[in-house]
Amino acid sequence: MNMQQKMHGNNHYEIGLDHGNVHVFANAEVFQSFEAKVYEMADNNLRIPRNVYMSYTPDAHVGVGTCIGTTAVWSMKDGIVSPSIVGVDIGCGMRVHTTPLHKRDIQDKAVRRALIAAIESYVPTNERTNSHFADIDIMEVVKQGLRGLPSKYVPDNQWITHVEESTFQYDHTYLEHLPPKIRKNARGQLGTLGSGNHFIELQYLEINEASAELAAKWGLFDGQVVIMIHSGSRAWGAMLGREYNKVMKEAMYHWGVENPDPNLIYAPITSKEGKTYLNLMYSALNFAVSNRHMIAFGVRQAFKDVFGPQIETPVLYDLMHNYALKEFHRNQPMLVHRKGATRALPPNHFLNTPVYKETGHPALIPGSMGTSSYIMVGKEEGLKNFYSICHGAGRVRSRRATKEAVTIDQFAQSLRIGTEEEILVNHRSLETILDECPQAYKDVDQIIDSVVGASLADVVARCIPMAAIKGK
DNA sequence: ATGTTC
Repeated sequence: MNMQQKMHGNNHYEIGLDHGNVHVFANAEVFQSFEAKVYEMADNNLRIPRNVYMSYTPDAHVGVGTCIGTTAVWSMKDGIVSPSIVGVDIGCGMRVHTTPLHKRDIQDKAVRRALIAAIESYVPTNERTNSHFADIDIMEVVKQGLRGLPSKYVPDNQWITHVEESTFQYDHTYLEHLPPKIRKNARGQLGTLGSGNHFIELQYLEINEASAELAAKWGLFDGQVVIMIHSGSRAWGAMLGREYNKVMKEAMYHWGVENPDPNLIYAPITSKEGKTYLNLMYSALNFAVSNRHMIAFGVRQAFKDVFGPQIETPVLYDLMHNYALKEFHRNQPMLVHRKGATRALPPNHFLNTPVYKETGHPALIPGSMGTSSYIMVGKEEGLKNFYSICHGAGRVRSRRATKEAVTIDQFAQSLRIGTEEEILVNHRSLETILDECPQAYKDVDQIIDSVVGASLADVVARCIPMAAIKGK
């Protein structure tokens, strides 16, 4: 394959491939670690007609059809929508709640263990345990997002205003196309964590002087305990995505569309299949944001149980990293696919949610287990990448390869088990979550360095884990 | 990612 490398500025490469160009944002070390396969995948994606822009953030790695870490843009007028460039966990994303606590308040392991137990009593982490919120009508949630929740589950208006999107509006008649088993399998799952890389973490913040002013505006302080949540649309999004991959694949066959990768699925936005997928994708985005909301509701109850009913744990922000959003760029509406990429809008950008219009919104970036996560803010220069930054550390090893290469002892050591700085985990044995160990991921500090060096975003706070809750 | 393998 033809590969021509051009440098645009610090940490910004443009790679010319056979069927178009892919932009790469990475420092020299991360850039050199990219395997040939990610460029093969980019080239297959660039065969899709009328692509306006395609890029990789530094956490990019091989995925199904399209790399995780991809931003891909088409015009709404003549563009395409791709379920495989959205990814399997539609609406997967991040949420952070703040607390008034300082890290010393939960340094005592007994306190942290009590918190973990309390959280698990409200948020099921066992894969097949139903949520405690049986009175919530799932159909109202997928139709209206947060506005479909009973008001007793909305503690205050901030839980609606401090999110990337509270309600995606779409044509609900498309829900009639869905196979009934999707409703059946998603029932009882609202407010449950899921497995894989999903987590709830208790972290404390490290804020340096340069970002202290903005951090204070957001209500953040050095040493503060925060709650970070990573989850998605559970069975609703997964089954819907799978179903429409299948439907669209058949349509591609009928249209005679050819692509070397059979897992790369796409259709014109204006086609029946494209319209159907987009409308149903919105239902999954509504499910996902509501799912994180209800997980947070449970965690809030747990904090009240442990620290008393007066404790306040307001939401900082909730945003997604697997979706296709209609956004206005270059004087026209575009469909921006982000598959494992996070929007980071700069101060005063019109796409910001109103409460963060002036400062830009918090961009929430998880690390791997046992390493730091980050709260960032976008910069003007992010325009060159359609305001996309990384979504985390990014895998370097498959789940299977990780289990072969890393021992339980090595994992335990990276969680500093047995020391004062131990990260407490809700698993008796680390064996079941070994594939989530930090050795399975790139070094998140290198990823953040890449993004900052490329002037896409700045660090506002570093979040250091104290306790982690994972699915079982 | 996923009631995981149509």
